[in-house]
Amino acid sequence: MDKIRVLYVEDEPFLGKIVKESLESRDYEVRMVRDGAKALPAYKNYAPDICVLDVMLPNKDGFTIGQEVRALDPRIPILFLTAKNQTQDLLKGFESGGNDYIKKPFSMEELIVRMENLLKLVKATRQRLQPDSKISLGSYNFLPYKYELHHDGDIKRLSHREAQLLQILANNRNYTIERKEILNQVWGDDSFFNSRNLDVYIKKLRDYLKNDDQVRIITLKGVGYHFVVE
Amino acid sequence: MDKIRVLYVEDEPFLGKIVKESLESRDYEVRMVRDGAKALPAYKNYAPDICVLDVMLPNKDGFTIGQEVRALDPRIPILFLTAKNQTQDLLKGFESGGNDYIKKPFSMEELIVRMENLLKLVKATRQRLQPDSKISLGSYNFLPYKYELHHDGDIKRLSHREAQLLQILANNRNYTIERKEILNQVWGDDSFFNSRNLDVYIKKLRDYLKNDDQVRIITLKGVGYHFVVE
DNA sequence: TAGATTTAATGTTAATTAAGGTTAAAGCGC
DNA sequence: GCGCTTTAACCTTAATTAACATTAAATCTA
Repeated sequence: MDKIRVLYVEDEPFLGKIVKESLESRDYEVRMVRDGAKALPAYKNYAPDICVLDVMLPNKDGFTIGQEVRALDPRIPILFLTAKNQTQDLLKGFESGGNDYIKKPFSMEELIVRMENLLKLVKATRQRLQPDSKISLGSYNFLPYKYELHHDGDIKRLSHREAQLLQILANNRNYTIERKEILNQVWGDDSFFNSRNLDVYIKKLRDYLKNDDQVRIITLKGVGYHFVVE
Repeated sequence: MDKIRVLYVEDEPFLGKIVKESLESRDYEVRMVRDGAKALPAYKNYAPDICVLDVMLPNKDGFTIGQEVRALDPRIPILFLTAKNQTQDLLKGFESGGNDYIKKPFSMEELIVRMENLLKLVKATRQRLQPDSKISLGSYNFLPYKYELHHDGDIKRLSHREAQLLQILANNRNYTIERKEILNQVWGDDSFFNSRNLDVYIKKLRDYLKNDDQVRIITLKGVGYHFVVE
């Protein structure tokens, strides 16, 4: 079985590092995000099994993130990390339906117990991307879970970023995708540097996909891309 | 705004008639198909905004149709109508990514709510270019989804703006199109600068189209253009 | 009212700016 | 050190802006 994927949103670097490493040492896979505004893109992109959200965050608080995530997925477990002085009332509202909270400071043991409790509830029914899912792109086949691009007996192993980007393009094939949208999903924001980064990865994918001209990434200058698959 | 187009696949004539008429009375446009085997051709031909698929169907079941449709279009909302005794497990797999299901019997209100929920997810970006659509302009062929203009074996790749403009002209061929109308559609407003911009792009299109004088962009000074295709 | 003249609208071409493409080198994390 | 990602520098192309030319409708004038 694959590792459990944890999306961990935490702005305190020191605490964050400790928790992340502790979880990883217990065989969780952890994606940590520091900025509230980057949580949702990271969620969409990372498709975690559980979210662990600090409540006090820059730009967007944990509860808001929790609501947004819940709107996207009615079942995913969400664990809030709250400061001691948080009012009970507020917390109550978040204590059910796949949510839980835990007060800071907490021990790693507490955290693990709560997480496992929440995960138990959904473990039976939850399923991630079908481990045999396959996206057909013209004469190419993309296996997102394996990060592989197959063509004519040939297997190209994609890096994480490459696979992420291709997944987004594939999910939106034959639709217009805004540049901003991609940048937010893959890099968490649409700053200038990330923007150049996207160019680099588009170029790589175009190279990988160049053997079938039924499959093309068309640039809509000033707008985004159009991944045409006939 | 145009009506929402619903592809409705249902083999029970009585239920089908009621649902179709109810939807139509609520201002949806409905194409109903009775045979599972005819669903996919109808999909391709009708280009609906949403699919409502009964699961139990002659010749091809709704889930299979759903998968085939999903393979063609990663975003279109699909709503399955399932019998009461359908197993939960099976349904779960279809509960995400633009899909939903609803158990029979259902009320029209339920149906509408579910449909609107699904549609909300994609509404912002609803326009999809139909792959394989082709507009014949005299001896030219315009393939909007590929941004290509074909003539006599020759392929001219159009930029986004060029394609946008040509699409508008083509959609209104042999009718008068107001300048203001074009400016608003392509540039979002009809300021002076954009106006000169339009001139530039008209000139480009005229150049591209100059090999067939059955195809002409005629200026109606002070009004707009007339795209004549004989 | 024909013909000249003005004027506003559009055409044409070129220059400028901005977006994105390409390539290579520098960081970074196992 | 290796593979991936990011940063950087430079190149190409598309979109916009600008300058000037042309055209046709509107107005003027004899």
